[in-house]
Amino acid sequence: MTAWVLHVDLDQFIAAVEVLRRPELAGRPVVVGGRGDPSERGVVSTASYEAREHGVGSGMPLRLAARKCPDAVFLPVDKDAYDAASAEVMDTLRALTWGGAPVVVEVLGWDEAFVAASVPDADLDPQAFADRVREEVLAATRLHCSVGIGDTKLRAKVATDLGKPRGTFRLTAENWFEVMGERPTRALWGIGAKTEKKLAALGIETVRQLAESDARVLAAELGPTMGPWYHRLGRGADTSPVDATPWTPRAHGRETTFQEDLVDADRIAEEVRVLTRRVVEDIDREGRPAARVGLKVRYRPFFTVSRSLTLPAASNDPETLAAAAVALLDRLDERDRDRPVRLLGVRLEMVPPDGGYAR
DNA sequence: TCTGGGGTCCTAGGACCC
DNA sequence: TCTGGGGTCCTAGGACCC
Repeated sequence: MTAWVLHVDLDQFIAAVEVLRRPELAGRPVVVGGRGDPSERGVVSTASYEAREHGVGSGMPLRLAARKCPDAVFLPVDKDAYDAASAEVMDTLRALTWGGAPVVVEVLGWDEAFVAASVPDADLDPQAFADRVREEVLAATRLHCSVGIGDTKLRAKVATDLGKPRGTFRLTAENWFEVMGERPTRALWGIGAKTEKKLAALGIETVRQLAESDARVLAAELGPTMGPWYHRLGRGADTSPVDATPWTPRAHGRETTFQEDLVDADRIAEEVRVLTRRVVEDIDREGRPAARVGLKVRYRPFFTVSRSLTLPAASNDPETLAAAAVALLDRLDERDRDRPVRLLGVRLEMVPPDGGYAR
């Protein structure tokens, strides 16, 4: 008996939400990112399929996107709108039943979730249910999604990409190697550009090679936890259950990229205080004080340093926390002190909900 | 072309304690 | 005089994901 897992992923979610409330944009290239001004520093959050045809993709600088697709409509990121649309989608999923019982829904982000049956599924038809999921989400939210069907969460997640857009795909132990075996390791969930390169240096280029590699070598080269985990990824193996437990944030942070680099020390300290106060508002909503304070400073693209400290006592006092964050500026290396600052970030790690913060 | 902003988890090395 | 070995905590940084 297979325990089926479905992975639901909205198609071009952010762009689709924007088009829904501005129907005149349907069929046009739409790019959502930053403040919606392609002359500013910022990157693309999501591009509509029409914009993707011009080579515009997520993570691309807005300025480059504007060059590639001058006719695109540029819109600012509107977090509240996506929060609301996401809640509608997740409510729709939670209202589904399968095999006569409510489903289990594990939310992964704004636009994706795992869904599983809560009853033994010997006779359940995952394809029919996946079709129903797509219909119900579309009917309730007017948003299209793709659904991956798997016998593990990992396989379901990877399958979704193969079903996009507006489709479904099934990956199980049976067809895993047939479908994935010759694909690059990068196609796996959890292997990015860096790890792909490290694996290639070990002679491991494909999913099949990863699956057939020596787990002890991976452990030695990539770490005692990550090595064996990559080995399991190669086989699509994953025993973790779909878990509906609401997510509890560990930390909150705010960062800002300045349109013009900052050079004045007083101004930098003031921006750190402003960011800290905003994060304090976020952790106040969680109702837990901060245990650690982190500061991130980017001087130029991809030259970033960080400093952090554990507070002598947990605190949610804005002035205490702002002072701690500003004090971290003094711990920066001497040679970095006068560099123009491009980005500042402040992060507050919260005391765990069970209060297990001993110090 | 020139790289956001929100997060999570892992690792390595040092400090410190017994 | 020189220094084991286990354990925990802290810090900085890396990698990844959406």
